[in-house]
Parts: sequence; structure tokens; C-alpha cells
Amino acid sequence: MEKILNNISVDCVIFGYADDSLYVMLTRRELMDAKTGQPLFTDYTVQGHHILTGENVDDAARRVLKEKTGLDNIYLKQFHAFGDISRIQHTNDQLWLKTTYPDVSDYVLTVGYYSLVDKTKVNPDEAHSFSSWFPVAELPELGYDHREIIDKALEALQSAVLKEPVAFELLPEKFTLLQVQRLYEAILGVNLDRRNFRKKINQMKYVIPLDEKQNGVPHTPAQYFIFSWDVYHKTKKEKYNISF
Amino acid sequence: MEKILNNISVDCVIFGYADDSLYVMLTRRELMDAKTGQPLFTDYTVQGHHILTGENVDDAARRVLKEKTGLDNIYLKQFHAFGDISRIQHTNDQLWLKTTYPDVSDYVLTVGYYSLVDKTKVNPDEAHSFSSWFPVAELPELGYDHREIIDKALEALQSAVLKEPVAFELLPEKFTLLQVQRLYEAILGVNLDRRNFRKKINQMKYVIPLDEKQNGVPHTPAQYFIFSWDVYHKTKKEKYNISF
DNA sequence: TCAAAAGTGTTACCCTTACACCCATGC
DNA sequence: GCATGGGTGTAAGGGTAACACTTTTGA
Repeated sequence: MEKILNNISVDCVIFGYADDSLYVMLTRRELMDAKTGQPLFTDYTVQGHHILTGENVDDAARRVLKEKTGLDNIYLKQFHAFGDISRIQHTNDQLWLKTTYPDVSDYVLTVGYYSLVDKTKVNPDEAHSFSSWFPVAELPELGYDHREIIDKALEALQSAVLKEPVAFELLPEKFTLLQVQRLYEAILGVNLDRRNFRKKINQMKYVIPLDEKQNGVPHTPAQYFIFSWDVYHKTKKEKYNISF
Repeated sequence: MEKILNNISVDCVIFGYADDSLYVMLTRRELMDAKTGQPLFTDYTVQGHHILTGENVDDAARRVLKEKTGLDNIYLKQFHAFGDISRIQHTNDQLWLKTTYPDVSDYVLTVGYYSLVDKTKVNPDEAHSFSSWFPVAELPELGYDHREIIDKALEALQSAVLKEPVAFELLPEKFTLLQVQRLYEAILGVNLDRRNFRKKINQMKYVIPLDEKQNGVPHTPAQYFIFSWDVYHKTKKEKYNISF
């Protein structure tokens, strides 16, 4: 019989992208007063869960992701483990745990993963209990140490998109070059020169132009591209550039 | 009273550098047959320990490092958490655990840290119970999943030295440019052009020449340099170069 | 006709790369 | 004198960075 391990969990920071902004999926946490029925507090958390007996920690992360988004085979990467003793000691968190999960240990180490999804494929609804997308630039009040977890996930993502083409995981299958640029700008928080950016992307053999253009846009229709991990892996070369 | 958490540990991959090679500090593990007194097996592990109640996971890593090397304030970085159910299931590992640490859980998640030390300052002796340095290129038989842990630590180190000047943590306070080059070659496993490498290092303001040269070497004495994190932090600029 | 994004080229500069010779020292 | 590394410069090529105008479409 599967049991939860009461002192180890995983947390998934699910990133999505739309409207020139990077989003994170969060779940609302609302604790009701047992007597008055009034909410004692409301805040948000990233989706997490304890790992189960007999379960690899990576599988626990995949399970959480599947429960939350309904999707399999999503880009998922472990980025950091969080194990400070203070991480679940705030008043709201203790209240929540005592009333909702009385068996949970006083100390919980959590392994953080971030996941990159095509936001257009994941529209949380009632089935995804109280989940919704928030722009990373305007996060609501967060429970536990989830502010720190999201910050660190974003840092890891920023590093990653500079040295691997993982950012394309956030785009729909077909995308335009402007979308790629706006995505990079959103992740890195900088402005990039349009012509130089297009030059750079255009020289990547694994960003492949389609014979298809936008429709119904009030400006010159842009060409669509697709990204190929396959071509990427076949053509990539190791680089050893010291740069700091 | 401090107690150990029986399903969470830290493991420290301690890197050192000397004689143009990168080394890892390992501890010998030898299980004796209770009846015959003969060794049942011998292998090596990186230094780890379970975390204690009331202890931050980072502090546990520092504690292990201090016990192992006698040193405080050493460069230490978390690089990955290992949580596969199979990681302590091999026969030797189970035998060892059952006889030596009967209270340990069947499942142990470990958080991996790597640490960079000046090998000349850490010469393991009897005080460091069965510890010794091994070249990363010639590792002995390793217990648990420690081969994987060391491999992943090395990968993390390889990434890190290309974008931050952490490699200098492996050198003595005073070093020559050839030492820096050989160090990079050892970490990355490539050969680097001497003149170009010197040019690159020389333009780093935080690698500061001393008015001091080598003594007693059978060739032109080389100039000594020191590294300054202080100057580095004051002069570094964020870079947003997409390169993959 | 206006708004919005698409698409396009050149120049200057810097960094990277490849490459060879003489020098200082200890033995 | 010989072995070992120290120290140095240049030229070619590639990549980065800065910068402006015309085109296409829908409303």
C-alpha cells in the first residue's frame, strides 16, 4: 500500500507564456474558521505533494504535474532542494497544516522542479481545484517559502534559456520570431534588438520555417516556424567559452 | 535532543586539485564478516551524513564538510537531489546498512553538494577516518549511487567554471597562470591554447599580479597572482548571450 | 490613412583563433 | 647544454551591437 512520506515533498513551478508575459500556475489556499465559516486567510502556493513510498522523486514531480495540468511528457527539470527548518514555520502555514494535514512532519524538505508548458494548452478550470495563472511580475501572497522557490526557479530558467533552447517549450508548436523574442524578453527582463535577434534565431538550423503565414492580423503576416529538438541534438557542438 | 532523520541525507563531493589533476575525496567502506573477520567487500563513498532534527540542509552539508576536512568557510554548492528508490538497494549497500545503521530507512533521499578546496590544505590522515584523494579520472569502486553523484557534480562544476570564477577556489592563494590553465583543462577535459588563455585571464581585473615570482624552479620563474572575489563582484556585469 | 508588426543590410568593433620564437633557471 | 616552462604579438575571421526605412494588412 502506498503511503506518503511525511517529510519529503516535491514542488512544481509551472511556467507558461502568453501576451508577452511569463506566468506561473498557482493554487489558492483558503483556511476556514471551523466555527464561523469565515476565511482565516487566503494565499497561494505552487503545486506540490509529498512523495509516496516506492516512488522516485522525479516520478512524484511528474505525478503532480499530471494531476495539475492533465499533461504528460512535459518539460520538467529539478532545480533546487529547499530544506531550511523555517520553511513551513509561519503562522498561516502551521495553522493550515495542523488542520488539513495533521500527519505532516514539522520538517519537510522539498525538491523544486520547474516545468515549461504551452499555456494555450492548459486552461485551469474547476477540474484543477482553485488553480490559475499569475504573471510572474505580479504574484499574489504566497504560502510557505514559495516566493523563494519561484524566484529560484526563475533564476534557473534564466540561466537555462541562455545555453539550451528550452524556451521553445513555452511556445505553441507554430510560432513567429516576434513571439520568440518577446518570450526571451519576458524571461530575462531585458529588451533585445529585433534585427540582431532575428539574425541569431535564423542561423539556428533547428528553428525551421513553415510555408505558412499568419492570418487575419492587422499588419504584414509573419512567417511561422517550428522547433526541432531532433535537429538540435544532431547538430549541437560542445562549447568551452569562459565568460564571466 | 538532536536526532537523525533517517530518510534524508546530504552528500559532499569534495574536489581538490594538484599535479595537473582534479581529485575527489573518498572514504573507504569495508564490511567485515562478524564470524571470520574477513572483509566481505571494500569500496568507497563520498562523505555524507543524515541531517539532524532542527538542522537546515545547507548546515548539514557544512557540518559534514567540517568533519571531513576540518575547514570552515569553504566553497560549497548544492547541485542536485537524488531520490531514486533504487539508490541504496544494491546488495553491498543493504548489507552495510543493516549491520552498521540498522535504523536507516529503506528509502533515503540525498541532497548533493560539491565543495572546492585547496588540496594542499587538506591532507587526510588518520584523523579523517579512511579518507583519501582519488583522481576523478581513476575512481575506485563506489558505493550506493555515488558514481552518478560524482558524475553529476563534475558536470555541474564544468558548467559553473565557464560562467563564474569558482575554479580559483581550487587553487592556493598564490598561483601562476599555468596553474589556472591546467586546472581548467583538468576540469573541462580539453586542451587550451596557452597564449589565448593568458590573454583572457590577464584581462580579468580580479586576477591580480603580485610583485613575487616563483623560486627554485628549473625554468623562468613565473609571476604569482591572487584572485579577488571582492573586485569580481564590484566589476561584474550581467550578460545575456544566447549561445547554444 | 492609420496603426502595427514584418522584413531587411551595413558598418564598426571586439573577441576568438591559430600560430612560433626567444628567455630564464636549475640541474 | 639541456629540459622545462615563462613570456610575448599579429593577422584573419566570426560574432555582436547599433542603427532606419519600406512593406503589408485590417480596421
